[in-house]
Amino acid sequence: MHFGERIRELRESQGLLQRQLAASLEIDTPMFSKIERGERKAKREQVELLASLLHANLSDLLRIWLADQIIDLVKDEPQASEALKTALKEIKKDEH
Amino acid sequence: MHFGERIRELRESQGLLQRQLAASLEIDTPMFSKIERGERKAKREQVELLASLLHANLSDLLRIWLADQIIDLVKDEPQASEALKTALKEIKKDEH
DNA sequence: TATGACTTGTCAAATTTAGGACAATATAGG
DNA sequence: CCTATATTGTCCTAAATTTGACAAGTCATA
Repeated sequence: MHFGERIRELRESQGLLQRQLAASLEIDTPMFSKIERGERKAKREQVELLASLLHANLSDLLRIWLADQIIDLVKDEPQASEALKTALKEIKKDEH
Repeated sequence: MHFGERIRELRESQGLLQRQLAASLEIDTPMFSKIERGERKAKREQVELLASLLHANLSDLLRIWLADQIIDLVKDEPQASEALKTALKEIKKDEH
């Protein structure tokens, strides 16, 4: 489940058009279409706006959105999984 | 264990000076110092060079180096851990 | 075939950031 | 002290990335 897919689900389940949400985000429909298809990344502030417009849980959307960024960062690396595990351990260490 | 720390360990265990490695990487010592202290990120090609110069395992260095990038990406996000887990699941899915 | 919804491709502007140079400062050994 | 090593701080700019606008396309359906 990528961020864009989730947005599309929410949008369609609420009978909204890309054009309407695009207007709320002050971008054009092609751009919105690209965000839904994962061709472009949404900005953090757009995630916040979308959560609000779609009555969705912000933390949850942010988690998916951030995961997309991470995947984008490591996607071409053979060590991707291992690096993620390493990073996770470090993060957890810091949380204590 | 951050990338820079690991480099420093390797460098000192081999009795090398920052100045020497910096010259091999064609950067100045302040820059090298910053990389060791994690104030600057090394480039991928520098990681490769360092692995070679320090007779270290490249995959292992890349893993640590990539983990640093990931941490840098998520460090300010409350959802960091959860996003990492989500990303990890996605990556593993792709690997099948 | 006309319309509305969405997609695709390309371009340029704008912003960010990486990466490095350099000067000044600290620190430790001889 | 001197000297060599390493650190710190500031500035610069080349390059990469991001972001958005637009034109033109597809597709479904009335």
